[in-house]
Amino acid sequence: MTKQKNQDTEEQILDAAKKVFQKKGMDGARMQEIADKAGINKAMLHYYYRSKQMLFEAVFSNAFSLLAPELNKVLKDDSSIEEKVRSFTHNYISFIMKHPYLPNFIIQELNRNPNFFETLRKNAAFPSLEKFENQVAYEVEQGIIKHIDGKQLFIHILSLNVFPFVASPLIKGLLHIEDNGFKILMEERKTAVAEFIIASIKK
Amino acid sequence: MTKQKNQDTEEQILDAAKKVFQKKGMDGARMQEIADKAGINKAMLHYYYRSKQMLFEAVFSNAFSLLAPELNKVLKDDSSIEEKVRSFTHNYISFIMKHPYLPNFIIQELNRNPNFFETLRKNAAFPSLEKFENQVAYEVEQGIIKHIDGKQLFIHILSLNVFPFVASPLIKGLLHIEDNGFKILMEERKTAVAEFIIASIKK
DNA sequence: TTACGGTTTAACCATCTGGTTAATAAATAT
DNA sequence: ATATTTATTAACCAGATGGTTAAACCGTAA
Repeated sequence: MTKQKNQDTEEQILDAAKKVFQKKGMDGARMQEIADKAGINKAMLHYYYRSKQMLFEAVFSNAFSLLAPELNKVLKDDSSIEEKVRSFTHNYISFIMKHPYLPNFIIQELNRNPNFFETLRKNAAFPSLEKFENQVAYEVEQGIIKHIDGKQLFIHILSLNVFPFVASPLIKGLLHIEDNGFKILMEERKTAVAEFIIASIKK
Repeated sequence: MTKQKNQDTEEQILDAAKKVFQKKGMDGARMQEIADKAGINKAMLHYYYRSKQMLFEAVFSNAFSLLAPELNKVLKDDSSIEEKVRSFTHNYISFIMKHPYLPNFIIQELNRNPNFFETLRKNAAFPSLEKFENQVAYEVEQGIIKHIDGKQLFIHILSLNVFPFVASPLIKGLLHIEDNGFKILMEERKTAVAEFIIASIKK
């Protein structure tokens, strides 16, 4: 379809592979479908990426390096916990609304093959929780926020922001809403989630 | 392996199918693997369940009817919102720790084929949010809890309770913990999540 | 123009996989 | 005991799928 000229073929393949892998996962994806979507011959996939596994890993690493910086923003900058919760919630939900398949893709494939994490750890900018945990402990000590474990707070934040997108068909089904209703709810959550968290932890 | 005698063959198949489907999903599961795990001939799978699709649906409906009652407890009984949050959080996390593959299985397969929900709606005891939303509105009005939308509160509760299990490899990886550390965290969450929610909404 | 390298394609291959079948074994009924 | 129905198996099949290959294509340097 979108057939351009020559050596960006490699990129066209990656683009098509992203779409197919992120929607269908490793097991559900078909090399032929990727080739068709890229508008090239299937042999090209192997010419540039050797195997399905390696093409998949290229897509996966790429996806993770897209998400990691979003996480690092919360974990590494110098703003207060409250500010971090607000900015992360807003930015992250905005980000995911643009890439709705990403979180589910990563979670699913990490479930399929948990030791993918080793591959990722080597990858640049792997998120570290240390600073965040220290900061939580500090603000607790200073009486800025209520007593809470940094790890648990981190899980809370991640859950509230990510889960609705991972489970969107379930949410839509249980709440009897369509794509548009879902979008509105998520739009609300950009601030509602932060307010909810802060109301709970602020002294 | 566990080879008993005669007509519970059908159940042996379902047991094996549960294990394989819930761990690997529809696309990743293999009929041969299910047969091997049940210790019977592959043709038996088709003899009792016709096709992979129908065997899968049997497993899927079964899984959902295991989870639905847990949800209905929160949605339908007459206790206060606060009590509901406490009991649901405790019961649900306990329940999932016994069936760790369930939530991810359901979410994943609902993503693969969103109109599975239609099949489920017909199924008994499909959870309805109506009562819960009314109760939230009522308690808000009575000044028992702060102003909050019932739908959003429901998403909060579900997210905080379910997400860690769906994303366990991600959580383990980011927090640098192993199975045991994870288990401890989840044990804590049986009360910590409820406290967190209540601290946020209680007036 | 020709020779050469990388690029692209159609055809092909081996294997895997869901599903079927024909024959056999085991119950059950007569 | 014998007929009949039900359960089980080994062997097989067709189509899908990841991957390979040999030949053609195409830009470019000599």
